[in-house]
Amino acid sequence: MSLPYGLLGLLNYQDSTGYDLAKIFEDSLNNFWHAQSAQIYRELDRMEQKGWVVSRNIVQSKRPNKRLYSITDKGRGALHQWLCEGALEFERPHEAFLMKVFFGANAPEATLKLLRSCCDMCLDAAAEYPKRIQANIDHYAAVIPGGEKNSLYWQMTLDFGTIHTQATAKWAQACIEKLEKELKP
Amino acid sequence: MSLPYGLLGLLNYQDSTGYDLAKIFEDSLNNFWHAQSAQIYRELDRMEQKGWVVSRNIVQSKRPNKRLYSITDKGRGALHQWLCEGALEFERPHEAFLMKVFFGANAPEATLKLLRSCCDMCLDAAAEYPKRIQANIDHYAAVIPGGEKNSLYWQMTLDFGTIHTQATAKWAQACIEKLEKELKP
DNA sequence: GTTATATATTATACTGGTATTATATATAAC
DNA sequence: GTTATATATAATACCAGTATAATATATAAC
Repeated sequence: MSLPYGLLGLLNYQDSTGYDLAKIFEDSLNNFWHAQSAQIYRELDRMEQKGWVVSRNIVQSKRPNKRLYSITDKGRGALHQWLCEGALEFERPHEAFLMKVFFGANAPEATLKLLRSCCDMCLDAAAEYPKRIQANIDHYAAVIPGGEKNSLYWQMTLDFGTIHTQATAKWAQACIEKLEKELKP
Repeated sequence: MSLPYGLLGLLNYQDSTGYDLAKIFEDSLNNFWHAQSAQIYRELDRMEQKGWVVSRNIVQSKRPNKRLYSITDKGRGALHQWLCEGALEFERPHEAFLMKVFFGANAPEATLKLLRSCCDMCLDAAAEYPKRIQANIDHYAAVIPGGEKNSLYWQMTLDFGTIHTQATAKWAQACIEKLEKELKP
């Protein structure tokens, strides 16, 4: 379970509300770990019960009141331990579209269409995402206290996404060629 | 939800018990979609309620009795519709280790270690997995009725895993070099 | 002789992710 | 003037995935 550590990591940059965290997540971690705002609020509750964060209510006049969370020493300890401990384990891939490819022999034309659309989407994404995400990295590097020294690491996660998207496009292209050869000989 | 379609796809090859399906899953689909046997039995129940499959009890003397499932016409229809319909959607990546990389500035040495271990594991996997999986593909292509015409598609899913594992190794290597440059100047 | 593995299914309980909705107000866009 | 968007949080309910264990027997390995 990485969500609480993601939240700890963000709170370690600066105090934030659940709303703030949901927005930052959307701009950054979301590229490799999705979290709904409802999930974030639920998790913040749990983290406060564990003593990893504390919160205080902030009364506002022109906006709804908000609850500002701060990381505690205990939370910083948990974050550091998580970062330093434990063997690397990969998530099992869960690729719904590979399930369709696997059974593609039942519908070769549909599979070809699927692969073409996969290729197109990946090429688009590989051209667009990095720009947008790079902009986010530069933004947060400037905005967050001590942000500059993080951008090297943020960049790595961006690169990961980019090369995998490119690899998928290349793979789909190769599959398309093989399939086309099979289908009209 | 791809699990029921995965099961339909396998039952479309041949009648099977939940136990059979769990084993075949382990050897094949498992590379991109994991399913526990408990989940498979639960799903088969639901599919029978929907009329996608029918089952009959087979009494055995030297083994526990078993329940053999067969796909119905309705099930074949559902499989075909799933294969042909719908826009391509990628799963959101869920990479716990990228979460650690993202917050790596808090523990640069640990991150370096993580990346090294990532690189090693991927190189090992890229060397070993394809052999084992290729053996499975050849096995099932021979064993399953009409298996030969499927192996092209099965191969594609194997290739997908292989190129992504290689891409990850290459990425990790590049990250390691950047980090080493940063850490001992 | 004992242990591990293979066969075959089922039950239970938990947790994380998702979907949806409700509330309330200020500002910007049309 | 109305609609959409941004701010800010919370409640509810469902479903899928995970962990674990129970049951029962046959064979292979040590």
